[in-house]
Amino acid sequence: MLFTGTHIHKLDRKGRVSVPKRFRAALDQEEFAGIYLYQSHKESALEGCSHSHMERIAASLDELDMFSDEADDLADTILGSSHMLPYDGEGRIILPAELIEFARIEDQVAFVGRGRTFRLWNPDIFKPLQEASRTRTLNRGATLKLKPMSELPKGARPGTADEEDAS
Amino acid sequence: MLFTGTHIHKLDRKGRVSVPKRFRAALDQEEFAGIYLYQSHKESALEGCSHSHMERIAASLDELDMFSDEADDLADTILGSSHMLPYDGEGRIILPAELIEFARIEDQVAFVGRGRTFRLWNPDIFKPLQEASRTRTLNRGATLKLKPMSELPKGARPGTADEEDAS
DNA sequence: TCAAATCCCATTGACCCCCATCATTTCCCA
DNA sequence: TGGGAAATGATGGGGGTCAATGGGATTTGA
Repeated sequence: MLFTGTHIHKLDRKGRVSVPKRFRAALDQEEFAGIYLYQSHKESALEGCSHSHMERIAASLDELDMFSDEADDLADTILGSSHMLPYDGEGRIILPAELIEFARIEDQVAFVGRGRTFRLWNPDIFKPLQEASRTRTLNRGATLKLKPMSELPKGARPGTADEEDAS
Repeated sequence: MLFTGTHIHKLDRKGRVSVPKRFRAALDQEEFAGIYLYQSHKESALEGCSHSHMERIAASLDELDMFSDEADDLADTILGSSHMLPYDGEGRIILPAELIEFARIEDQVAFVGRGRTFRLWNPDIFKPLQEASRTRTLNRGATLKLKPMSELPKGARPGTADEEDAS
């Protein structure tokens, strides 16, 4: 359950696009056969995630004070603007016109893995941004502090695939 | 069981409106075939929820001091003004005139998902408010701290669909 | 008895199922 | 190791189905 890599697919005349096989494989345990998309806050892109990730967002919002302004805003922005998109028989989704317009997508869609989530871009917009972000990372000499293997959920570690996650 | 997305439907001359298929699907386990609506105390909107969620609200009110002003007010506001609205054969409800007037609804109704609950709006009123929400969220740099997967109800996690929820 | 609610059926257009084709990759074996 | 066959994923498109809608007919209840 990990989204990796960049996959460019075609948007057809009916507004359909194939979800990359690798991404569908990452989701094959989900009860809902499809993906969720919503408009990114910061980028001209679409945020993508699984049903269970969306459940997690809803559960987290539930915990904020029911009447807090911040929870309200997040609910409107994420839950209210999200689209639940089931696959067709061939593993495609229909990209709603609203989202195509927001992300300025034309005839191609880039699926970009971000671990637990992913993003959809117009490839022509994403490419220069990716270059820029690579350059910044190199200049900064950024390093990532890895979590110890023992803190990962079982099933994410080799040789633990069939065990129950007791965490 | 998750309400997501914004669905705009027509209010017909008989005061009927179709409940979005996705919302009905989220409720198909409920004993009561319909929805509950009550006036929002913050917004010019209607709060919507399932029968079991209404039970949950009633149970929460029970826990407040029975004679406190707050419990009184909440009971009047929510339980006193709530409407139990059954579907007709086509999955529509009749919007009571009182609620139409309160939410200043005209010929269209926006069903806006908020996770465990949803809201009904006049789309012309909701749209600019949602834009404002998005802007505030961006400015605030708001990030949502996600609950750990292990604290979610079973059934909301992949691979647990058939298990009993022991929580 | 009248008004409102419910039932029933018709229409329509978007979506989904199905199949056919094409492009890659994988596999197998010489 | 190269070539060819088979499997699989991506793409294109036709047509049937169903959700959303509109309105008439029947029932209910005050």
